[in-house]
Amino acid sequence: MEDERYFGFLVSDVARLLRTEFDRRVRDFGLTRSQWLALTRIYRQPGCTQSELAETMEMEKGSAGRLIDRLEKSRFVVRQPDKTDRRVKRIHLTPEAEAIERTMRRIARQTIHEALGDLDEAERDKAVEVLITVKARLQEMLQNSNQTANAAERQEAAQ
Amino acid sequence: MEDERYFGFLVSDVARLLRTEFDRRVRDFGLTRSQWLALTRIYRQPGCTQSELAETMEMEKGSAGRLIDRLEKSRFVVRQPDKTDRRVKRIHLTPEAEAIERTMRRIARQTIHEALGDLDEAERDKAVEVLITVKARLQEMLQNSNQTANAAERQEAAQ
DNA sequence: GGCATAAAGTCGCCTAGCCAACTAAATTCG
DNA sequence: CGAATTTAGTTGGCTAGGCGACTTTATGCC
Repeated sequence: MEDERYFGFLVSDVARLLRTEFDRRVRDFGLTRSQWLALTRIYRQPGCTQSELAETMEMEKGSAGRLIDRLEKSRFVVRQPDKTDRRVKRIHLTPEAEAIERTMRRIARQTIHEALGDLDEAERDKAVEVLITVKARLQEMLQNSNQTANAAERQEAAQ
Repeated sequence: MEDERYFGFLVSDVARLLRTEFDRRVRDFGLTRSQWLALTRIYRQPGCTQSELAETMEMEKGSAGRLIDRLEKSRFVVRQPDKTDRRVKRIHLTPEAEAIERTMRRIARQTIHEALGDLDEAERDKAVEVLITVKARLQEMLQNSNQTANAAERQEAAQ
């Protein structure tokens, strides 16, 4: 049981350390890890909408919007209005961003590579399996708590 | 190689989802996950200094200071001046905080328990092993980049 | 003893992210 | 068709955390 809690601590610690180390390495390029993650997603899905980006990054629309604000201010990204739906804005990388994206990818690969060190490949794959499972369960749990929240809201609205 | 990057993504995702789900569950108690983590540390090390807390939580002094600000404002914690060293402030839990700490611990255990689900115990332990190894390596890497930063600073100062 | 250096906290500024409230546009349905 | 609902995006308020500059106090060394 104690080990279960320990698992939670560990995941948080590793994630934070990874982010900090990566941030340090790419600071000179004027990009943070989150921004770079967004760029890779836009790279793979050019012209996506903000909501689509929020969806694939599994974050709130608001957070995604502000991330795009910063990327746009640094001229890595442009918002283009959709032709048929006047609500949506489509996101495209600038040429500079595409070049930098490749560099970031290399640094990320290198950072993780060093962090994993001489770890046995089979062991790593086992851990990845576990993380995938846990992630799926957490997504389910969050969806449930959203649903119950929405249900409660509807309940209220009906009164 | 692609899998290595995947590992990084996964750890970040799981950490974020875990934090979000836990935050939702404890919101009614007026505590966030970080605040609760701080409380458990202070519980285990009553009267610790802010720097010690920052150290054990592996974060910057500034971040720890502000965390304590919020905890103090919510009356979960008090700062007491040290008798011999007028620079240091020692942190103590209030009685309310001690009671709440136990509740939070139960919720954390339950959250992780659900997130891990029917995961095989041996598998989980394997993953924990891997995470411990990676965490240690990352700590080493960060220490190195701090040292090189400090060295560069000293170099500059010497000129 | 006196001065340089180190340590403890604080503060300002930044990114990231959640949540909730809001506007505007599109869609659905009676 | 028109009202109700849903969807896209924005904004404000919050916590969390990094980084760097700064003040105050201790400590170490000549």
